[in-house]
Amino acid sequence: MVELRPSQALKLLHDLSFALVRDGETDLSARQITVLLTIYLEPPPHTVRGLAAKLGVTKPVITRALDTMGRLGLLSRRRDDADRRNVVVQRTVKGALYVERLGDLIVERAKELPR
Amino acid sequence: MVELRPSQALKLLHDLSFALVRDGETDLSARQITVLLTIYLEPPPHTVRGLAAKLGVTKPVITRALDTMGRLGLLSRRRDDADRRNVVVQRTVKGALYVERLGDLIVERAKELPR
DNA sequence: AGAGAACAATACGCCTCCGAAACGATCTCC
DNA sequence: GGAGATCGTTTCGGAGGCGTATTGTTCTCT
Repeated sequence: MVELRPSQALKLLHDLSFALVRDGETDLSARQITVLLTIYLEPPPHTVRGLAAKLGVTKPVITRALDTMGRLGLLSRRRDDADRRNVVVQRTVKGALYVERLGDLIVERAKELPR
Repeated sequence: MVELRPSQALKLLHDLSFALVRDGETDLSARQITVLLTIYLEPPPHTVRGLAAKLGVTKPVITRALDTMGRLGLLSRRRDDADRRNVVVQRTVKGALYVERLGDLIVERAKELPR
């Protein structure tokens, strides 16, 4: 439970998106960020099918998101040996660092919010 | 000053982007959200030139963002009568409601975060 | 073993966005 | 009044995302 007023919430969102745009190296969409955070916050394993169902989008959306973020090194894919139809999404060091940095960014911005 | 742990911050971002993706009606990019919140949170007047400089992007990016969000009714444009080269961005009722709803969404999600 | 289901990836046509450059309108200043 | 600066928009070629439909591979079940 975190107490937050609407004006603080909006300023926080503004500051965050502003920081992402300014230092804009990665340029991830809302969908991609959701996929990334789901993978790094929720317990594995994560499959394409499961992610698609969880987010309420089609499978190609997940495949493409994994393509893009895989290219950026934020995650990787591996065939499931138990059932070789499945693809298991794996975390990477680079992805973990990116997510960590993102969390710190929000914490910092939250600290500087007016009372 | 709002206290927030990194894990809480990440869960908040996850829940927010998840909600935006699930109810995905508008589908605004990070840049568009930044423009929208700048207009609604910072004191007017807002010009294309000023917004571009503030966000560190080129002017066409602002023009296109205003096109898209104008089409959605989230804001409107008006020629500046004092200097007719300038375009002044104006807030709309629909835009104000959208921003307000966004703030409430974050506050709600923040409330439900684990201690 | 063979038919059908399940899974991820790909093909296709469409749409939006991007940065750089060019453009038209308007103002400034001598 | 006229040259040059300033402002927002448009154009151009290119890149990437979207949803639907299809494909190739692998598993399941009798």
